[in-house]
Amino acid sequence: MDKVDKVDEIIEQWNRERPDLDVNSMSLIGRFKRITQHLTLEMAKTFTEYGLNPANFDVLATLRRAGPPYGLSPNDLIASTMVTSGTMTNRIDQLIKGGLVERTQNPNDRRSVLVSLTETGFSIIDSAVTAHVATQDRLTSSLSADEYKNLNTLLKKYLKNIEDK
Amino acid sequence: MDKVDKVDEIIEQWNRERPDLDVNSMSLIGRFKRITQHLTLEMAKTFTEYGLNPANFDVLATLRRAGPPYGLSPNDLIASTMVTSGTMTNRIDQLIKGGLVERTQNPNDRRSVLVSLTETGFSIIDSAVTAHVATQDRLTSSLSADEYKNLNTLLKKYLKNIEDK
DNA sequence: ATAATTTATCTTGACGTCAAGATAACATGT
DNA sequence: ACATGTTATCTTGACGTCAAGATAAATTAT
Repeated sequence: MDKVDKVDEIIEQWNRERPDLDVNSMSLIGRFKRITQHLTLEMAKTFTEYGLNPANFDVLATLRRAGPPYGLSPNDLIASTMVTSGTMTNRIDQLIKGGLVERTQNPNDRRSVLVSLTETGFSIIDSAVTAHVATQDRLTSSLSADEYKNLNTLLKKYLKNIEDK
Repeated sequence: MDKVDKVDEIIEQWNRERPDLDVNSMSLIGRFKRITQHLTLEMAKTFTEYGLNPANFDVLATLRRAGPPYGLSPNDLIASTMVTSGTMTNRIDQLIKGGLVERTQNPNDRRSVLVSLTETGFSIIDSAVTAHVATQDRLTSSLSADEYKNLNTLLKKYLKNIEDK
């Protein structure tokens, strides 16, 4: 049998303590959780080097990859980043304090707002993304080309199952 | 070509805006992040039904599966749950307030403490885990048996790579 | 014995997040 | 026109988390 990882240990404990339960699904989901936790922690270190955190990197990157003129409404940003409106307002406020984005009013619909990268914001996110990609390469380098491809195919299918619902 | 998901869209944007970068790794990591985000959100709903949240479910479950006498030190709990000591102290305080665990002193080493399930804590976590497993089954039911097996094997290898470092 | 180091836990302060609701502008039906 | 509903954003308050450091007990070295 394969050598166990932390998740296998947890499964064994449940099988011993709650033999009535079939905790098989826990192995898959537990591994998702732990892997993502490790990845997130490691990527955060790169963000810190550029004075950013996962939250505001997320917003800046979304604006940057949207292309010229590097501006989106809070609602667009909410849809892309899976956070609530209160969280997004806070993120935008913080970024404005740092001079990385600015708010402008939409003259056609005064309810809506345009959040755009400043020149500083643009230059910081451009450097940070370059470093971020290098970190991500490192974090996936333990997988062979085949493993990577197979894993990615399965993840894509699973994600589509979830998001298409 | 396969139909795109949210992550593919993001990759396409980066390829258009930063053709100098090879953002391939982002697809894998991006899918990890989004899948986990969805799973976490959905599982949290089950916890709420039992008056719990992911944080204190985590602690109670760790104590429960440890087996009799359902007690561990804060340090043990920290090692299992990947949080800092401050976070664990706070979690324990909250659970004590709710009457779900209790703190007792270790007579042999007065620095150390034993955190144990109360009877209420035991009975709540036992019900909650049963429901939690049902939720996890539902969240993985879109995968065929083969897909599940292949995915789990790849995840296990990847997690071991990460955690063995 | 005594000092220095290590270990286990807790405290503090700042921050990111969410849920719920407030505010204000636009859209629709009568 | 006017009332009603909807949309876009922001506000508030509570909470979970972390980093850094404080406290106190045990261990090791001298």
